[in-house]
Amino acid sequence: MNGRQLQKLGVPEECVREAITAIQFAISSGARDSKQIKTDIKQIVESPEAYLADEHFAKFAQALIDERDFVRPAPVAYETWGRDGIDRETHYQMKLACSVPVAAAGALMPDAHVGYGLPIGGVLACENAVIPYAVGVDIACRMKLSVLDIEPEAMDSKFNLFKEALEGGTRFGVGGEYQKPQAHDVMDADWSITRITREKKDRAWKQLGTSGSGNHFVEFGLLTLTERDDELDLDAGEYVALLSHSGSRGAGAAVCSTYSGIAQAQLPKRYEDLGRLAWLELDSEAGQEYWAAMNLMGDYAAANHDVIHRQVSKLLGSHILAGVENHHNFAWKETHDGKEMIVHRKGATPAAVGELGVIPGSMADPAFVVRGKGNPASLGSASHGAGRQMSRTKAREKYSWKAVKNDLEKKGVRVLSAGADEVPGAYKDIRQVMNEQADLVDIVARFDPKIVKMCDDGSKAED
DNA sequence: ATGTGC
Repeated sequence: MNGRQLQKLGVPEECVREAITAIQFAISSGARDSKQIKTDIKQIVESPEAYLADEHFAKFAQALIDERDFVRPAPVAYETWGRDGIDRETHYQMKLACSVPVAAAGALMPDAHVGYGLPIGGVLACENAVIPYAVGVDIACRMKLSVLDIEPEAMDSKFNLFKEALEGGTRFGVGGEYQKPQAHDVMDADWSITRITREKKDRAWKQLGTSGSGNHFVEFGLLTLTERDDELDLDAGEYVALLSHSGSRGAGAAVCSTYSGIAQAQLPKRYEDLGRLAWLELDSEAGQEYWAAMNLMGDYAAANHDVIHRQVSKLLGSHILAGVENHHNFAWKETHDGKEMIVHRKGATPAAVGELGVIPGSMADPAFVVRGKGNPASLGSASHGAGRQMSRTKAREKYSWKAVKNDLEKKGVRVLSAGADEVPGAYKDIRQVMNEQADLVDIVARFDPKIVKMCDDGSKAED
């Protein structure tokens, strides 16, 4: 009897495997006749309790009872920051994420919007499980800010030098890579920990020191501290800083899709609507592999920024005085409420007590260096930016890039290249977002973008 | 956000 025939008799899809095993056992041991088995199955489906002690059908009967009595757990509650700015679809998606059976706690940051699986701006803690799409496609997408030993006035008086440093020290775009790979210790790490990292190593090496497309950028700006910060060892004042936003490029995306694919294939039938929220038990083989690969992608993305800052600051002929960096697409083992959990932050900045991070606005608006307050309700997290208020498609329709570029120049922001979908108007107001998360982070310094480089989508104004 | 396959 095949699976379809069994389902016709009322066997739920989830129990077909147990049914087949039991039937084979019962027939081969001579206890049942293959002609009568249909009647037997019907009876077991009708009253499985009567078969709990049956030599052949006990396991099948138990599976039927488990399936009949299954109740999906209620979603875990989550707190939301900046409630007014977050749409219904985002909440729907967050609730679904919080109903994953391994979910233990969650929070929604004020820049949250719909993403694959978990919303971007979503924080999700799981017990002994990791969800590749709750980390995100761009594993270890992150920020790095370096304070440089050069006078702020030089951004105007030596504009061409800054421009050439950005143009020469960066590379953008999907598939963007260097012909001659850059040197970095991260390429001495063991990339054979998983098949996918082994296969992607050479490509990753060529992509070391590159930025992707979309919202990735490398920019110079003016960093302002209103008071001295001992940890950064910077006095109050104005500094030139280099700020970059990039991640783990093609290698990270391949790790995400590989392990989310494995997780989705293992998803129990009754959870199939969870799709990209598919999880891996951390102590399973695939879970261990993902965890190792994710951490390697973390080191790789950090190295990626290192190379960018090394190249750009060298071309500029300046040195790095201080720095701040943080992942905002990653998962960590942390203890919350006395329990060890896997905390996924997808488009969310870690903000434990005293922890430094960078939260960018848009190319026309400031980024902020922040220090975490360790708010337990956000699982020690904050937003990773201002958040989109307009889709990329809508932004391209609504804004003329030429007009935006002129407007930006009036505000003192020079854009070397960017896409029309990244116009500042497509983003929420970062100052409001910072106000909404005043209980999550303190502001340490403000960074105003001055010379911006992003991926060119071809719609750039030529004049 | 990325890169491949259609």
